[in-house]
Amino acid sequence: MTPQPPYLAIAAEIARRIRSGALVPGDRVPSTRAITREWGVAMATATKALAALRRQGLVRPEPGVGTVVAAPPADRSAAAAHLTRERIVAAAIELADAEGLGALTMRRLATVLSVSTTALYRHVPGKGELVRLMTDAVCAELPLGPVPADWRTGLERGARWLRGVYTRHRWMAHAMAGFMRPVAAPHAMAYTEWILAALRSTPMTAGQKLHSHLTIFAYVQGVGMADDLEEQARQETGLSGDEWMEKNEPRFDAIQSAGSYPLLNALTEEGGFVLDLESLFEFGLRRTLDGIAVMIGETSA
Amino acid sequence: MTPQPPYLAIAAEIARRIRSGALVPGDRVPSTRAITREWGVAMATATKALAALRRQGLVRPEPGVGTVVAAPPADRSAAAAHLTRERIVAAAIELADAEGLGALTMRRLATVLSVSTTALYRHVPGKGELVRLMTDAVCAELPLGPVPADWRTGLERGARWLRGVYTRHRWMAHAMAGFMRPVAAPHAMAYTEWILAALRSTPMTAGQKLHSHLTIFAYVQGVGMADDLEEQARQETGLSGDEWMEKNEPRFDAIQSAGSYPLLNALTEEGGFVLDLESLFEFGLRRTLDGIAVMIGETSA
DNA sequence: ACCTGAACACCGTTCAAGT
DNA sequence: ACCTGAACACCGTTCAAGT
Repeated sequence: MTPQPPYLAIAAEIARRIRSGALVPGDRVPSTRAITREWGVAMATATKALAALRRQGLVRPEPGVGTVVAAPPADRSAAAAHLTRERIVAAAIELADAEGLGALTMRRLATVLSVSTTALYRHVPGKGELVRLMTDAVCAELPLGPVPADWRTGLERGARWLRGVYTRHRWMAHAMAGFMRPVAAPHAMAYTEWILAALRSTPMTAGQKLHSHLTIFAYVQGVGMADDLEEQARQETGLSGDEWMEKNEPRFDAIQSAGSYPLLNALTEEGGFVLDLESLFEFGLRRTLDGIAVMIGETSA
Repeated sequence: MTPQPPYLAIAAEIARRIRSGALVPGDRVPSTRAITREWGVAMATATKALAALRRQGLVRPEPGVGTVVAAPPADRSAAAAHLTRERIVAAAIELADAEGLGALTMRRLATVLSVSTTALYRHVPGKGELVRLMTDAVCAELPLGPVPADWRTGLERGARWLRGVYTRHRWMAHAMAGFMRPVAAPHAMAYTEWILAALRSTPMTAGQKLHSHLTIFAYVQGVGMADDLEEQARQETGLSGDEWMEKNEPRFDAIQSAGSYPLLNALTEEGGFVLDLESLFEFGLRRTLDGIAVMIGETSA
């Protein structure tokens, strides 16, 4: 896919000027204000374009001057000398955090690390395995803490921990989608072990414990994926959720008048009702825990 | 990514023989037995290789003879003549059903339709929009039926309907991940409207109704994505879940002995415990509905 | 031993040229 | 008017050649 959001098109054009030598290191690139004039875009889009260039290491902010063309990266062999699996994984996480899993390509990652694309394959067998390594590294970031005595506190804290991981690294929901079965990722498996420990003192069967864990896991997964996609859309269009709704309003109006969805209309038109994924998360978690409590009540009765 | 599962490598080699003219229309391609001998693979892999070629239209089964090279496709201009958006969407759904969303490329889709890749862009603005059209078409396949009077029956039937859609078209969970906000897909929105109608007679607030709907939606989403990835893995490796576990056992053993996950080990080693996503789905649905029932009890008290 | 350049077999999308 | 071929700017991965 090459959808070419406006901010990327602008960044690409400025990058071309740098590569062509029209702009040399130290030169000022167009300011955000200059970009809004030259391309006729909003300030937010201009800011995004410069941010993208900064992430690529092509420009840097020079205090008191503006954004200038950065010096070419340190020579490659020096960078390659201390290339390690850890450095690769850390850079990949940073890239995915900033621009999503879709922007993580072996080629871009190599550029960020000032290394040839092929050098990565000396430390990592391929992209699939790289994502697995990233996933596990992220699961190791924040400790789960001691296992609470109460099962409900345990499930709740575990779910919030996972949700926290996903808000810090939105791509994680996509990366973990296949983790319902055990995978070769020690820290991700430690999470499952922690949850099972939290359920130790309940009268549930082994199957019920695993199902309870996976029910919550699937739910957090679903919320996380929606979150990731929304953040992506925000980044790519440079629009907030509200602005996006406003822009697509005619489209929705056409559908609504054609199909007539009175209840859905009432919900959105009543106004004031904005879907907040964090509230949704809390709502669904509470319902699920209540449902498990009902089951435990039945089981022990 | 070009992981090249064995069955695809074999299919590619046979396809090359056809293209090179070594095999002409009507010739028999290697039988499954011949493939197992020539490449030293299992019967399942050989079958998959021939199935892949059949899907590509390169070979066809000739009763009483075996699998033979198919005649080259009908001439393109004839096919292009009655190219419509509906035909494109239907072919895309078939392709995604058979090999997953990852195998759906504009180029392959064009080949299947005996049309140039660029002809597709006359009927569909791009791949993103194509997937949206596929999603909506699939939502229209099976009617939801009348809205039940009882809220719980409604939510349950709605969830099972969605789960049914996902089991018939596993890629749908991925395609719908962004559908928590209203999207320009009339039939997908009709589902939300149906759920809201089912909750009409409950004492819930508008927010609680939407949250209840989305809690179940997120959950079905999470289960569906796991399902899709597992099916994908099965297809690509040509192994069943059990065979896969067996193959990766040394890897797990290493992790388990290193990190020690006693509870997880007990669960898998006890044996007999096989995770079935359909049982999981039923379990989690019941818990969530119970939790919502608790809330309704509280609300109306 | 370790890294690189060039190559292979792909992508989605655009656009001038054909019928 | 409608479709195609060639091109552009990408992918992941491999492998012979370099240092």
